[in-house]
Amino acid sequence: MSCKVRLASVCASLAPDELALLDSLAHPTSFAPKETIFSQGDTAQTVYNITDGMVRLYKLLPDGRRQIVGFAMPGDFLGLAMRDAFGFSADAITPVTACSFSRAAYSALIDTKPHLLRRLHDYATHELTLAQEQMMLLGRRTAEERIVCFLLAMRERWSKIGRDSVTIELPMSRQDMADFLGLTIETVSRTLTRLAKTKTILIVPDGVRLMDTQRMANMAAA
Amino acid sequence: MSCKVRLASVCASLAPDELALLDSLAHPTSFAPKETIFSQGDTAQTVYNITDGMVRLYKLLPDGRRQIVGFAMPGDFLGLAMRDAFGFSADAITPVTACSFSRAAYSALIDTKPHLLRRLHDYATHELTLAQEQMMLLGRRTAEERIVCFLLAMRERWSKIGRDSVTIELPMSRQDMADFLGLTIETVSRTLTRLAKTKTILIVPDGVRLMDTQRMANMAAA
DNA sequence: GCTTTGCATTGATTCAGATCAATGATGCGG
DNA sequence: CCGCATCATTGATCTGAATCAATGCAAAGC
Repeated sequence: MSCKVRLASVCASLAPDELALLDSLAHPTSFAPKETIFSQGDTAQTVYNITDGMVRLYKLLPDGRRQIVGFAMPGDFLGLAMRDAFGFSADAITPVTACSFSRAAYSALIDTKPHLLRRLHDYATHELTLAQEQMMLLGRRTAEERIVCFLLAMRERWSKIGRDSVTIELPMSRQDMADFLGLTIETVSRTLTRLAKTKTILIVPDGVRLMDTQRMANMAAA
Repeated sequence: MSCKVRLASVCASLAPDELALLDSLAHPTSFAPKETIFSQGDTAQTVYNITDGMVRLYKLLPDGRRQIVGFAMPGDFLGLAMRDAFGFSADAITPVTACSFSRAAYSALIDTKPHLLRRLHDYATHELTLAQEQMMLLGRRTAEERIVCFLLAMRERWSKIGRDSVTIELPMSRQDMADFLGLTIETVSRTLTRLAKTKTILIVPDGVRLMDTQRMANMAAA
């Protein structure tokens, strides 16, 4: 199994024999853009570790309102946050490759490898911290602050997996950003345009270049 | 140690010898209303299991905006969602009693008791699911839906710890509700008044009585 | 008993962001 | 290269909730 993110993900702390064991259980899988990986309410038979591409995780209300609860990137796990059924839907934004594990095998493995469970617990705990940050953003921040925080957070995440750059790839659509930030597509577009007009960012195809990270950091703090 | 919530909390699944071990590590602690339990950024030396009362967990922005990320009730754990420093502040709303554990002892214990770690992991995962529900609420729901969802969720939580009733205790202030729901105190007050005028709820001292749970469930779903 | 203090409620007005409505880009299939 | 589809941008208008501003109301202190 070739895994580009082994050093950054849960796997990083595993011993060689544990890695080999994990390898033997993993099924390489791939998904085309817009392909559904799983849907809210599905029985959770599989756990995924994303190795390449980007995935949107979202919840829907019966009337069609959508909230994106996260974007999964290389190194991220899907399928932890549920016992029997998935609490959200997931689909590929870009072409995605992942290691998939049967839930039964995954469950049996963590029962015998406390070390791995500890890593997964730390990972879940980190996800919870991010979720609380997102509550602060959705409940109390202005549209401009949301956009700026989002861009800085995306830079942080790319950098964690070894793609540090002032040019931030944003493979998701404006609608996806809006549904993640609790805004409309028009507000996202207008706010990005305004940030570009003030030379804070430069809008490029499929992303933005951060031109004034100092100002952005100030906006995110206050 | 007397613990009113032993059957509902993480402790419920422990063997007698494990419980005894936990008992030997626990320090009973109590806090007066408005007393700070810990603050965002503090070094996390202690883990708490709430046994009675209610705690607000919140994050502050430098300019004073506040987001309550959760209310902790009997059976809830505090201090999981961080590695070294607390990511949020906590203070008592009512008089609170808790079992406190030193972080070192807690950490050592879970390293030797995979069974306990598994329970804590399931707990963290449940918290994450609640956090995602809250993102949907904060990002996409109207003020009225937020209030209705909040009341139904509080009923659910009271019922889980054996206090099932259509009269919901709400020990927190209107400001606390507002800061949890991403609203202002005025909007919370007006919305509750409107729900009372339509005979959906009845406002009583320190709580509300649910008069039309069917209508409320419809509001929360759509 | 009266005043203070700290919520909670209610009303009037404002405003950030939503909604409604075109108009541009970009890219793909034939 | 053209026609169509999808997505993004921009402008005009509207509105739900915020803000501003009293007023109510009950417990605490004197």
